[in-house]
Amino acid sequence: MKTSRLPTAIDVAKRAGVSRSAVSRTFTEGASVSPETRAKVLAAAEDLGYRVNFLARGLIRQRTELVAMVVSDMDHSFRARLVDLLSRGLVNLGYRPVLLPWSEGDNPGQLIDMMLHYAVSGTIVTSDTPPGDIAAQCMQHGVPLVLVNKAPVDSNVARVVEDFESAGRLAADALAEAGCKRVAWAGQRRPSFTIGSRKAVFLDRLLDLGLDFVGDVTGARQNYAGGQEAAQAFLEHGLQADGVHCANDFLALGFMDGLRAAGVTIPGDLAVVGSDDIAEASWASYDLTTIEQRPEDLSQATLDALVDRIAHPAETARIRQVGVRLVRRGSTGAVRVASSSGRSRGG
Amino acid sequence: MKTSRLPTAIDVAKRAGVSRSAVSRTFTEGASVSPETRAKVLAAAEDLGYRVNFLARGLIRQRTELVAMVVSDMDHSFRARLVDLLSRGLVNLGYRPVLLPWSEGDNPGQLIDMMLHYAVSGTIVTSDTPPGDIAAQCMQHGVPLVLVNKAPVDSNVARVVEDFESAGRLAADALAEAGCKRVAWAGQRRPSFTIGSRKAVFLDRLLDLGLDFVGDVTGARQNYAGGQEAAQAFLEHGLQADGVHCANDFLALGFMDGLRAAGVTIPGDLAVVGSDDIAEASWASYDLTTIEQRPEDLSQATLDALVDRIAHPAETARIRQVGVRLVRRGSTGAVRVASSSGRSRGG
DNA sequence: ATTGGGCTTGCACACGTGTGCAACACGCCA
DNA sequence: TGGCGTGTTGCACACGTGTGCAAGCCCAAT
Repeated sequence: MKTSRLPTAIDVAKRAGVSRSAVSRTFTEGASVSPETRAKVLAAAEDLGYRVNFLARGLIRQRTELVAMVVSDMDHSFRARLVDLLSRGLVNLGYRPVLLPWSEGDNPGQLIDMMLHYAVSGTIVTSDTPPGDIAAQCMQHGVPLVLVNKAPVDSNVARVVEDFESAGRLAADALAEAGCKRVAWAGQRRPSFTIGSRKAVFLDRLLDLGLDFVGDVTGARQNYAGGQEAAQAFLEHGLQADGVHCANDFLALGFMDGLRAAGVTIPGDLAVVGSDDIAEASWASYDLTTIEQRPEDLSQATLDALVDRIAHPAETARIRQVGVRLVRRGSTGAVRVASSSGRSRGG
Repeated sequence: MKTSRLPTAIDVAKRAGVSRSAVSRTFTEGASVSPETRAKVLAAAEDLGYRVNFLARGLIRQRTELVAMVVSDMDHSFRARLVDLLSRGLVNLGYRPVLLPWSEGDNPGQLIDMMLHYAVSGTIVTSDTPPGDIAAQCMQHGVPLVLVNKAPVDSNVARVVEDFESAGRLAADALAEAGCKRVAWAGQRRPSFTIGSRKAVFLDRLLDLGLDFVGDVTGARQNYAGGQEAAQAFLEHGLQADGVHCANDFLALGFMDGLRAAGVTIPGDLAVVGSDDIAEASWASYDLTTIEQRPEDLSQATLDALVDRIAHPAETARIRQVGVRLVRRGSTGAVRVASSSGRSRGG
């Protein structure tokens, strides 16, 4: 039972007693074959274990069912979950996701190279920083593209973005509701597009609500370590704040741990509001109030956008907004609910 | 600047004033081309923006540079990190990882279908449960396969496994070192291969060390919620244990939170040892002693195995073992070190 | 009985590349 | 000068499929 060449359409045709065209048409969506021929072909194919060679098909059609998925920071659990959902969704649609990890400093050329090498059906970009002029390149070569949570580009490109207006507003409201008067913001020194937009709305809303903004505290990156750095800065600057909005949940958790190590109690001394609602935010040790961004919704909107883009490449691209929701938990003094029925996400 | 057909080798040949074969050979590793011809071809290719069509190449060579990556439970941060490292490594080797999410109950047929549809160079399986008879199928069709942390199969298949002997031993040693006398095990009802093996060694080692084993406490899955369920079971059974080894870190964290909510102090009343050393284990609120399994090592061993398998498909497959290490932290009463220089992983 | 239309079928070309084979050029040695 | 070996080149076939085109079939309507 060693490796022998795979059966081709010719083998199937021979066995079924029909022409090769009939085989091809049987496996082609919407082609014209009589039910009898179709049945004969399917039976023969089943017998031989025939599978269409997608390379040959792709060569002819100038398109494969591969989709490029450009991703960075996959060790962020929100991103990992999004990649998981996107890949599941793509497979269900009949596409095959090719995972292209990308970090700032990598060569963006290899991304467009891959897309053209394999004639992908489309591309999804979820990386934190946009890889070079990928939008222009995709447009030039007719590769449908969807950007997730990225800044606008001049090209005609489909985008999916968080409803950052609601996010910023809800964060400010949550702190106001917790009775805060003097508020700070914690995040990364160079905020990404989404977080920058959200912050701007947040600051505006603070004004509207009559709360004082006392300043930023930052870390190098928006992760747990960055949160600890921000906590350090918070303590060193002696910031007189009674509420903090953190750029994302990971950073918020590091921030909380950093403050607690110095004896600060949450929400006693300080209310904290995060963003994303990752699984860890609901853990009993943190019980973090946060702005939920459902990765399921983000994923679905992205898939919708991609399918739409593939079907109608010529039309002008839409922007899809994905809703957010405030999740009240202990870090703003909300009443704790029994947490044993917590989320099942997160390992 | 609308989408026009990509330049082919013929276009390049015409422009360079050589034959199409010369173009093909220029882009083929180890083919015979004179330096002058090569230079002319490369210049012309650069001018036209020529890229080899990998579909046509794959059709001829019966092989593409795609590698199937079968993954489940990507929302487990250890798995996500592994996928990240593997995909980076594959891309650096010139391969392109196709992400195939797989859950128990999915149709395993679609996996082997994909591999044959696209003539992949190889397959890596990292899913929790092995998808059907994928090993036999890959072997039959000559697809190089590497299994990561999976049970042996009868086919001749390369495997990468954690050094579970050391892992089980180190966990027992750590509890003994913490002064424990009566020890329990917390995990999932149906442990996976690695965890089952590790547990067996762990129990043996307890005997050798003269410690009492007082029983299992379990949750439905090995995640945070599963850990909380295990904690509930622990409390309800009134287990008189002073040390617990948890199947993995996520479960350990849920277990700790579940016990703490009931007033149990760690490590005062109970020492806890996890497994994996995910980023969250080092967080100040948990400070979990654990058995580190470096995803970098696991990834590298897997890539080595795959490359080896592709180069020498006929030889009998090796089993590669990846070392583990005990990381002493607060949950077993180790002295805390300043944690501000913590790991930068995890978002 | 004839005509027309709709569905099915087979032929043959096209997709873009790798590579065996023979031909050829060139330099070296006898 | 002739022969030989080494390195390069072009021709032509092969990889496995999709699909336009024309021919064929069957049935209903006139």
